[in-house]
Amino acid sequence: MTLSVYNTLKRSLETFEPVAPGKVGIYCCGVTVYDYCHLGHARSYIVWDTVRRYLMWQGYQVRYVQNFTDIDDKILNRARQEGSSMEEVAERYTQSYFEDMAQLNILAADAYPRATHTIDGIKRLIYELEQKDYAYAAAGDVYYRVRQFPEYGKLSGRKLEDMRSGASGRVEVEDPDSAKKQDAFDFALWKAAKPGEPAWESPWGMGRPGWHIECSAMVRDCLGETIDIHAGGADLVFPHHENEIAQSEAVTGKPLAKYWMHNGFVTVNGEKMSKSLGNFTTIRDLLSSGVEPMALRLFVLQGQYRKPLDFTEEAIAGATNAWQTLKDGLLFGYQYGQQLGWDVEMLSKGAGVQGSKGAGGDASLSPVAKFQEAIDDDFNFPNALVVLFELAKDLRREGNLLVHEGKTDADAQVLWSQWQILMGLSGVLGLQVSPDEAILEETGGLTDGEIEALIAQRTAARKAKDFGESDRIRDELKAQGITLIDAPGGVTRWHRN
RNA sequence: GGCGGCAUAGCCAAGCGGUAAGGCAGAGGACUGCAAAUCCUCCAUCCCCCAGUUCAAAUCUGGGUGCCGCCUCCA
Repeated sequence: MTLSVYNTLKRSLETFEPVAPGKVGIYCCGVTVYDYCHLGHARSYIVWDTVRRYLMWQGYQVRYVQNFTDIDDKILNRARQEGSSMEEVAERYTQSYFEDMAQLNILAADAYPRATHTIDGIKRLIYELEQKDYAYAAAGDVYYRVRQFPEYGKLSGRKLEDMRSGASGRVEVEDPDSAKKQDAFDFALWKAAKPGEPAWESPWGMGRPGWHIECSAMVRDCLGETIDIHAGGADLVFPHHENEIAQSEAVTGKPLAKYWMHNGFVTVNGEKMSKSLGNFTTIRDLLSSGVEPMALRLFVLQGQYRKPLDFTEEAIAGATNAWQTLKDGLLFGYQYGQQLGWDVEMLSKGAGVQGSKGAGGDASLSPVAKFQEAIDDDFNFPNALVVLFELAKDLRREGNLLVHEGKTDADAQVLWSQWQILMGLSGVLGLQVSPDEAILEETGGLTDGEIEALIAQRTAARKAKDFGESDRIRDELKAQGITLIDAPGGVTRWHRN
């Protein structure tokens, strides 16, 4: 089986073949650290984290780099508003980023370059662009000469002429730098220092980098001249990624990235969620409202990564319930393994799922093969989830039979291997459950004996048709987190919730 | 104005020419004193509309309609 990915650059599906066999370099455009992350960020980083996990599972040696933009007007504005410094603001939201992502079970990147730590690389790049006539200095600023790069527009599929007319129905914003630019399309590589703002020395005077140049510099520093996958939100296609290409490729003469991948937006009631529209929900707000992190992760993965994902109360509630189903399957082994006679060795062996090409010799596809087939098709996570649900529902059913009937006819060995596959595949998607959740909560100090005694009382009451007393005892136990199951034959089973 | 994307049940969503996956919600049945839980079963004659190609189309072509995004900071 081969992995095919949608390449924005080619506007089509391509077979994935890394530049160097067995190794994959991924650069993912990170956040500008001036506020808490919202659901749009959550989607983006969940998607790319899952892409990364899948590639790792497939045996690739993956190097994943994601930047922090920590010098920017928005950060400066924020600092000014609250009377602190750019560093302080950036540090705070960088930390909050790490906290939020950890909640969502997103793996740490191999490197987290920051703009302010990449000044040398940035200056070197600008210098080279200037040497090659792709850049020019103007009153302390340095601009990229867009018309010097004939391929400009190849990523976003637009032509300069088409953009010229532009802005119908949109307010023509006065560009304060237009006087310095030789052409309206030129963009800033370096900005002259303004009073009171952080600035670095450079051949063009004190100043700071423009936005796009940092990524070009970081990619070169951390991953080399041509990387395998450059990822980010769809809104970055133009101008950000287009400009990165113009900068990097003008200098190196080589493709900046082999595959350009972009995730679709999160919308709210059909409208794009964004900071500028103010209709965003932060990750921490959502999670503190009681939504489980993995339910959010599942919600994201249930949508094809390139399509819009509409966030609604109903949708997140559905995902929460769906996660409960998956969780029941994932907890199966922890809850019933002992009862099924799984021995310690079986449990500790774990990880029964390797990146195999489907061990099942059957004519029908094995779950693992089916899972791979789905994801190999441009990371079709929604289809891959089908496999997980089928396994989880099956296990949940067996678990329920064990609780309600005290036994199951299924083969313990088979259940074990199903559970292993579910655990393994679920882990590939980063959907993980803590075994702690399987540890049943202590129930208000009631011992098993006390519970049995109450049940005996209730059974007597029921026999005497004293249903008032019978229901009272049931409610009392329920309040303690104990559910009664009246099975046929007058037998009452119970379990702690 | 330019460029691009999407339209499948109440909701999310797969499908890539061969007769509609999966999840959520819902319905019925079994069980029960009543519940809860559980188990079993059901749940799109049809894929925005209209033409066309084809033995065969949700899937291809043409034309509509609607929604969305990018062209300004933005995941």
